[in-house]
Formats: sequence, structure tokens, C-alpha cells
Amino acid sequence: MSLSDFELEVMQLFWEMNEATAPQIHKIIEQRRQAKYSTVKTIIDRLEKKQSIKRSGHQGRTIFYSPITEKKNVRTPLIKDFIDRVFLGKSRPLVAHILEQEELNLDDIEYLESVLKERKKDFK
Amino acid sequence: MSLSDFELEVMQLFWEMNEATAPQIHKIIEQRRQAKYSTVKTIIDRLEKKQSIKRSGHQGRTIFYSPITEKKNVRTPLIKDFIDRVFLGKSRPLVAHILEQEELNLDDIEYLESVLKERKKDFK
DNA sequence: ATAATACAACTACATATGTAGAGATAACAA
DNA sequence: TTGTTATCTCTACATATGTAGTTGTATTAT
Repeated sequence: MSLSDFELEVMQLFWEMNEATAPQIHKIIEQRRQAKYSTVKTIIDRLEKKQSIKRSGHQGRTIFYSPITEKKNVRTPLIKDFIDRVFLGKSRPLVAHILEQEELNLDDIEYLESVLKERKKDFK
Repeated sequence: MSLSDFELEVMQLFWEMNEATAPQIHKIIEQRRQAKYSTVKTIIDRLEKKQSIKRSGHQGRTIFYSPITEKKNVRTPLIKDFIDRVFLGKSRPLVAHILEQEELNLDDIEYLESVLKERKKDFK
């Protein structure tokens, strides 16, 4: 089941925190932009219905949730879809764009060089 | 104005063809999946309303449309949004994923190596 | 000239999504 | 113990999107 932008934003928090309550998530989102508690809770309810998170405990009435879906399993199809939609399935121009335009420090560059070198071995 | 998936798919065709009619676009989409003419025409109408394409001529009643928005100007913010949404703004893990997982031939790899080498010069 | 066809223009509708209010009640504070 | 607060649950609603039907008429074919 695919996730909406807001749902993905909340999932990122669950992946980071591993376990969190709706009030906790709300407080974090609130620092980023205006959002009512009930809005955030609705997103969490939808994530639960989509089986991306599950109830993992509670303190009093307050429910703790934890991720079910793994980050990697969400990201991988998103990347493929994105490349298909925006770059007609060709990853090279996307990578080229990022390497040329997006923020990368020397460490990033050297790391990516090593990844490429590794990948190159398959062809020799 | 952002484009939906379907709108983007149609824009890709306009970028490729530079000028096209609704029936032409419909015939192409139809080869990919089931889609009525009126569905495709609705998307084209929405692209026109969003000022992504404009009427560039006609033959009889048949209208020719051409892109207004450039591919690059649509792609660039999409890439940034994607990295923000899916990778919390960090491009390195996205690139690493693609370099490791997505299809690349030797030519792609050598090209990307050269891009990296070029980019590296900024740091020296 | 008339019938058939193709296309444009308009309207409609279900679903997903972002957004939030209202009501109930458990937990807490005085 | 009783009022206050925090939290859950349920409901609602506007907009974007994918999908398509209908109608009118210009164009084409016979």
C-alpha cells in the first residue's frame, strides 16, 4: 500500500524513533508547521490501517506505535517509481543531475566514487 | 503548479514530440494501458489550465498543443522534493542506492565517474 | 447532399488526501 | 472526590486526481 506525503513524513519519524505516541509525533510535526493534534492522529490511524505501524504498548490511555514496514521496503519501490515517472526509467540522468546540482561534500563524493568503482568490477 | 502522475506522463510525451494533438497522445497512452479518449483529453485540458502546454495550431477542429514548461524546470523541484520526502534531504543515500541497485551499463558508470571527478575539482 | 465519424467541450463521480471538529472518558490534580 | 486535562475515536469536508459519459458540431466519406 502506498503512502501519502504526510504518511511518509510520519513514517520517517517512526523509523527514527522506533516507538512513539501520537502526542509525541504531534509535538514534532508542530515544530515544523501548523498542524492540529487530530490531524496528526488521523494520519497515524491511517498508517495503522495500512499496516505500516502497529500498537506496541501503552501508558495509561496513551498508545505506543512502532513501524512494521521497513524503511528499505518503502524506499526501493518509491525510487523505481520516481525514475520511471520522471526520467522514463533511466537512472543515469537522475544521478547525473544530483551529482551536478545537489549538495555533496568531499566525503560524499569520495564515498560515491568507491561505490562506482565497486560496481565497475561487475563489468570486468 | 505541480503535476499529477498522469499529467506528468502526458507532459513527457509533449516534451518528446514538441507538438501533438489529443488524439495522438491518446493513441500512445492506449498502447500502454486501457484509457478512454475523454480521459486523456481531460488530462490535456488540465495541463492547459495549469499553463504547462498551450495551443500551438490546428488542422480542422483538431488542436495542436506544445509544451510551455521546460522539462528541466519541472524535474528539478521534483528531485528536491523527492530527496526531502524520502531521504530527509540527503542525496547521498539516494545516489548510493541507485548506483548499487539500479540498472547501469559500463558506459553509464564511466560517465558518472567523470561527473564525479569534475565535481571533485571544486573541493581542491 | 446526407450520413457517419472524429473531436472538442462540458459535466460527473469515486477515491485519496490533508485538514480538523466533537464527544467520550481515562488519568491526573486540587 | 470532583473538576480539569489529555487522549482516543469517530465523523466530516474540501480539493486533487483518475476515470469516463454525453452532447454538439465540424469534417469526411459516399
